[in-house]
Amino acid sequence: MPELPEVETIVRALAPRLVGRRIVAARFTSKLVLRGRAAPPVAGKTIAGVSRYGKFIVFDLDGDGPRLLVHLGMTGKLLVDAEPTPYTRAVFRLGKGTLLFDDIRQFGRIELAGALPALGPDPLELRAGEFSRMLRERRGRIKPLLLNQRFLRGLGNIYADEALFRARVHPLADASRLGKRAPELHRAIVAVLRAAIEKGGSSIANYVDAEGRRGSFQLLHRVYGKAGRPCPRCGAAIRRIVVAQRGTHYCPECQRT
DNA sequence: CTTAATGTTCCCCA
DNA sequence: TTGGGGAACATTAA
Repeated sequence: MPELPEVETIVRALAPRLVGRRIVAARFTSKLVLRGRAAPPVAGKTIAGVSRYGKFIVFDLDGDGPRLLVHLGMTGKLLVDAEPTPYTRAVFRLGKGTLLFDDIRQFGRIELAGALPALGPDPLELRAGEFSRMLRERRGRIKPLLLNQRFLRGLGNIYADEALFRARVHPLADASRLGKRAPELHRAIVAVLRAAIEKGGSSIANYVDAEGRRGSFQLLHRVYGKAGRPCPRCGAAIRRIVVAQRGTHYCPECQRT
């Protein structure tokens, strides 16, 4: 469910409701969320901050200790003051209210970490020149690279396709040979992410924010999920191929390798 | 029954 | 060492 805009939307909803609140007790109702690790001892800690790191939601806890990292995987949700469901995998009882982690497919995970994982820069904090330089020293195709979190943190399948369309770059184009389209791709990435955040993210099937609200950016998708429909720019049929095992949508006329 | 789904990781091969 | 391809993980919906 969650790429950068969705996670950002969730964090913005969580922060004002959780910062300063104490975790009275934590219960993990599926071992899969913990990925084989012990349950993080967070009871008694106060939430000092909530932020986003790529697609991770980061909870700063009081003291200087490790932080709680939540990755939503494909269908994870963090919900404030919601009723448990059959897919509730963790429950944080707070001084006032509760925080639930729901996850149908259970690709999500929760862990206590002393350090953040080593990921690439956040696209919203990156300058075009730096992005172009990063591309030049890479081999391979652009789409898998945009999905690689160690290259850039936060982009996922929807926004990679949408940004490539806006920059007129074919998903199989050589990353190192975009030339002047490299800064254009950077601009497209930033524009699409900002627009999506403004709309509260894209709700395709599962995504809702911490208060259960759906986003509306899916209404503005130009190629993602539009196979066979006319390109909004030139009218050619949008094509769907598989790249890096992900459905990849693009206009065969507008987007060049 | 088959396919695809907003993600990541691991393994094998070149 | 890097990148590509495929499988795996777990579950639902079309």
